[in-house]
Amino acid sequence: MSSKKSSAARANARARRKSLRLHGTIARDLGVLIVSGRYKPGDILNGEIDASDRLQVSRTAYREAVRILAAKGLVESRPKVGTRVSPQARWHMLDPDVLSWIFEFEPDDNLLANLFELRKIVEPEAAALAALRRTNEELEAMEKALQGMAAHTLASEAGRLADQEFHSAMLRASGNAFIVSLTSGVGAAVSWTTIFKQRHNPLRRDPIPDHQKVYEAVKASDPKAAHAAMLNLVELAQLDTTNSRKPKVAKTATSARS
Amino acid sequence: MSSKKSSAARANARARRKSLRLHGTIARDLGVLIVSGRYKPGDILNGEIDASDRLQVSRTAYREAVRILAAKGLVESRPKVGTRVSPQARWHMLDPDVLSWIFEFEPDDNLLANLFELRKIVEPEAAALAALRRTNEELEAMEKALQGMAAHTLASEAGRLADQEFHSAMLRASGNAFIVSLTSGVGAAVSWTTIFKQRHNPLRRDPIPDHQKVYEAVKASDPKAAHAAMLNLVELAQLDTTNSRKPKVAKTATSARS
DNA sequence: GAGCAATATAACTCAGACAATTCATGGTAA
DNA sequence: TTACCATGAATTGTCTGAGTTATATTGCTC
Repeated sequence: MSSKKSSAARANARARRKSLRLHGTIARDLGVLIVSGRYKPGDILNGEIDASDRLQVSRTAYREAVRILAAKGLVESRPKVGTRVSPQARWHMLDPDVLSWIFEFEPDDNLLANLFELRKIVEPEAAALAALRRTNEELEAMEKALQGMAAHTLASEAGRLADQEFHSAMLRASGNAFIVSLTSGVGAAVSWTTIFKQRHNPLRRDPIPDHQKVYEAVKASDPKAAHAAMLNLVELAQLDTTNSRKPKVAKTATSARS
Repeated sequence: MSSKKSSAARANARARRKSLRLHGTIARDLGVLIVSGRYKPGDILNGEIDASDRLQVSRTAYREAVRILAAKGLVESRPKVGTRVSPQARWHMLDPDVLSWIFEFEPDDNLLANLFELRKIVEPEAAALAALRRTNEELEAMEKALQGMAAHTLASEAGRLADQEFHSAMLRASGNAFIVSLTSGVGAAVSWTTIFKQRHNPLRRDPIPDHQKVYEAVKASDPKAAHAAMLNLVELAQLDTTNSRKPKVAKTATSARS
């Protein structure tokens, strides 16, 4: 009876996503529910027939969504018991999708601090490695990206792309596939989810000089300087992010007990 | 006509895996083919009907396997073009499954070095954080695990479990969910895939003293000592791994051209 | 009370059809 | 010639409904 309505609802639901397939949107929705705590570790999701009924989708689509979540460590499903939300320790917290789901809903302050803590550990070391191993080709890519950042401002899409490319080239220069995977995924997820938050905060320092320092240290094959410059860059990013998140609660000291 | 035979083949194929489902074994097999280079980035996998035909499985099972691989960044599929192997930069190299697939077949020497490079960056810092933030409860867990390692040797299953528990408790004490996810996944995947390699190498140093040092530094809330002790531990692990990998080709210089 | 067999329940797998997406081709107009 | 637009074809995406398999629970036996 409601076939027309449900069909329209499905089309609508898909339209508001970028270009994800149906199973992708379901995985994303369930993933957000899990990482946001709406479903808690140990909880058992509804059965396949039940869940696919409610979502008005076929069991196929729902199952493929569950496979995606299982591949990211968020759930585990077994016959006779069902699909259970895994303990947080098993989640692949650094998976780019999981990361974006975490920071999409309520970027928990503590988690945000933890993430920057990790970045401050890894990225400076990556810069130091890049200073030791960079090739001329990667150096040129960094320089070109730097010019791109200068030409277009960071407020434009092209400018942000140049920024991404700068960091990407730097990571490539580190010559470590695992560091590349880790940092690029983290950086992309964080920047993606923080763009819209910073729209309302047009007050931004000029990022060029800080990037320039990293570039010059890498060019000079000076790992210590590269380490310091990169650490500074990450700390500035953290400042920008936290400032944009709580612009006025800074003075209320009582709220910072925890 | 070959229904009986194919059925037996399927049962056999499933039996040699641990407890993975059909889609899990397919994902694993395809994943190994990809990370080992048999399928190269840019390559397009056979169509779903074709591939599921060859593997003697339904399209459903094959598709769920592809979803798993896509969730780990190994492939990307679009209508009309097919399922294409993603460039290595998009792979989720730190996903525990991807990691185990990488080191299952031919643990490329360079990659192995890269992985230990990352561990030497992160794990000592994690130990330092643990020294600052550990609770008494986590301290007790570490101590109990240490006793377990002493009671059973590392050659036994119980001993290895105690070792895992020691590192797990240490990571929990670091209080950083991202570091926990990163390091536990890496450590588990590496130890899992290197166990059988070290079976033939019974020559193992006593690991207790080195672990003891980490424990005492964390107990004393001494981050610098914890950092040093943990770095030492990782370096020893690297030594053990590389030694067990090439125990006798060291002298035959000609075989190391490549 | 401990161990073992039957059972029920969930995920798992299969088969076949239809729909949606997107690249490629060719035709048309500027 | 070039740019643009409809058309077609190939592939993944989605749906339906059925049967199979694994496993926690229950109940029985010893």
